[in-house]
Amino acid sequence: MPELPEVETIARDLRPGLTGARIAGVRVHRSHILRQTTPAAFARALRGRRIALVTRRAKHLVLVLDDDARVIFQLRMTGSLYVTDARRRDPYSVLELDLGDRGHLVFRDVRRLGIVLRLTPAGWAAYTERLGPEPLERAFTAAKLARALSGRLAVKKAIMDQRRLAGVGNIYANEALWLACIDPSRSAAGLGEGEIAALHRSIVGVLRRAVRGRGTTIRDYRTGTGQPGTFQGRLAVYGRGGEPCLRCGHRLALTHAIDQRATHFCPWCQS
DNA sequence: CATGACACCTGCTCGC
DNA sequence: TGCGAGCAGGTGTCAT
Repeated sequence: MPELPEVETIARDLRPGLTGARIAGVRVHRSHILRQTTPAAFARALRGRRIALVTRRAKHLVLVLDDDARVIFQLRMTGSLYVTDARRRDPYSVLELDLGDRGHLVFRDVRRLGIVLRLTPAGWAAYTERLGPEPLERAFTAAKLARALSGRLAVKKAIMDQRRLAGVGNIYANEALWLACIDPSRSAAGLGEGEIAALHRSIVGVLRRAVRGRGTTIRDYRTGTGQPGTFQGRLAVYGRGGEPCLRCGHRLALTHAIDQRATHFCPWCQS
């Protein structure tokens, strides 16, 4: 569920409480969230380490530990993270880090699609290299976006492909394409220079505004402080199929023709 | 290498 | 009210 703005919000919320905290214990409630390691080995590697940095890459939350290992949380569809000192166990908790007097970091995941990884510096280098550029960094220019837009696949698929561009998921892909007046099914390589520039502005703009709004809560997403985001109230197309386009008044369309995912768009002004 | 189908999971909503 | 079908913000794997 969470895309870049949601994970960025969680990272910002958790940063003050987690930075400098010592991991006193690790509880893995659902071992399937680990890949290629056992709960015991994972716990052993983390116990006693201090959290040096709380950051984000693409849609993934990253804890940098004091031994330079990184712990990656992939929230996927329904994952969330929060710190609590409550004794009561969250029924959907899949993993918890005991941070002593700083409380417990809880990874909650109803659908249990999320995963947690521990990466060495070399593992991290390979991991981050597979991901595309960060759209909110200064270095992300229209020229960088142009490089992501090769091939005959639909432009919506291209901007959601994490190897081409990091952090954009279904909601913000729909929003950005509407803002840029581009038909989501257009071929990625077929966009003109002006269209690429408009799409670049739209992606950066909508992600920035969504971060400012602390993310979009449709259903499960919660910020790092457990609250819903506010950006759902400012979506122009996502979830509005059948309603009038805010720009031209024509009826918005909903299709699942692109990669079986809900695509909301205005057939009139996105052509 | 690009592409599409499918798997991974649970819960909610809708139509009958 | 009950029940099955369809749908959901993501990502990795496998066959073609």
